[in-house]
Amino acid sequence: MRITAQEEYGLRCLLQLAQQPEGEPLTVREIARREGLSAAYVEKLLHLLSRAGLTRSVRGQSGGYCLSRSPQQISLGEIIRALGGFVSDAEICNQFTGNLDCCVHVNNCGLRPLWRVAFYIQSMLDRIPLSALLHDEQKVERDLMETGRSSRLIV
Amino acid sequence: MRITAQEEYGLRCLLQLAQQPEGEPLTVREIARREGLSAAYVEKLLHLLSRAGLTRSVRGQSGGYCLSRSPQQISLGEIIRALGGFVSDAEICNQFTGNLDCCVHVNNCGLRPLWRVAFYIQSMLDRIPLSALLHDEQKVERDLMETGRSSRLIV
DNA sequence: GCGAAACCTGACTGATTTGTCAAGTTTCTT
DNA sequence: AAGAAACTTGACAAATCAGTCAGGTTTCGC
Repeated sequence: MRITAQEEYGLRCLLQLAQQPEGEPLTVREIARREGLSAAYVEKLLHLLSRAGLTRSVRGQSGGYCLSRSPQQISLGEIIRALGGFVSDAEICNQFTGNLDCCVHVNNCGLRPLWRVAFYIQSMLDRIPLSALLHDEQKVERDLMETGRSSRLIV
Repeated sequence: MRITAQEEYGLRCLLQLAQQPEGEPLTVREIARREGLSAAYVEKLLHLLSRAGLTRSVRGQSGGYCLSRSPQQISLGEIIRALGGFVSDAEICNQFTGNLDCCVHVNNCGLRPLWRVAFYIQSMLDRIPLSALLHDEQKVERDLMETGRSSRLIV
C-alpha cells in the first residue's frame, strides 16, 4: 500500500498550479524547473490530469496549464484516482490472477472487510481538498479529525 | 495508492492460518489449493511473513506454517509493512529521483501534509487486528469508527 | 505569413514488481 | 537408514510501471 511516484509528482504539479493567481496559466517548463523534474515527465502528468478534468490547458505561445476548478473544489481522492487509481470494486475479484477459473472467494470473499477499509480510506481522501495541503499541517490534522468523526462506511 | 498483489495474497494466506486451530500448522500446499495460488508463490509470501515475525514454520513431514501470535495480536499495519511496506519517513525526500541534486522541497516540503495523511492511515491500520477480518463486516466498521474517534496525529 | 513558444501524443527503454523454477535442507515415519 | 513430505533460498522470466524521446499541432507576437 504505497503512494506511487506518479501520484506524488502529479500532486506536486497540482500544488504549483494551486499557488498560481486565478486564470494565469503556468508553463510545463516552469513547473519542471521548480520541481526538478523533466519537462517531458511533467507533460505526461499534466496530460493525465487534464484527461481526468482536473486541469485545463491553454495552447499557444502564452499558454500553459491551470486548475480547472479552485483548490477548494478538488479533493485528494479525485487526484489519487486520476493519477493511478485506488482499489475499486470492479477490480477486486475479476482481476484475480490465480490458477482457479475464478476467485475462490467469489461467493464469500474473506477479504471483503479489507476492501471496506480501503473504501473508508478513499472516502476520507475525498473529503480533503487540495487547498488543505497549501496551508499549515495543523489544518490537515483538523480536517482529518473532522472526517474521522463524521464519515460512516456505506453499508 | 493501491493495495499490491503481494499484500492481498499474503493477507489471504494469513487469514487461512488465522482460521486454523491453535498449534496446528497448515501446509503451503493446502493454502495454495484453498486460495488457488501456486505453491511456489505461497511459499514466497509465507517466507516474507516469517522474516517479519508474523508466522512461524514447522519443518519436517508433519510441518507447515502457523501464526506466531494470535489474530488479535497482529495488526493490519504490521501485515502491510511486512508485505510491501508503506510510505515511511525515511524514503520521502531521500529517494527523490528528480534532476536536482536533492529534493527542492527539502526545507519547506509542500507535500509534508500528504505524508501526515499517510501516517494517519497507517496508524489507523495499526489499530485493526487481523481477527477483525474474520468476523462480519459490521465489526470492521465499528473498529474503524473507534479509530476515527480516538486516534490523533502525532506532532 | 512565419517563426517561436507552448501543448499533444504514441512509441520506446529501463527499472521494478510478480510469479516461477530448481536445487537444496530438515524432519518424520516406518 | 531410507524415503517422503515439508520448508529454504537464490536465480530467473514475464508483466507492469516510470520516465524519455521524437515528431506532431496550435497559438501568439511581430
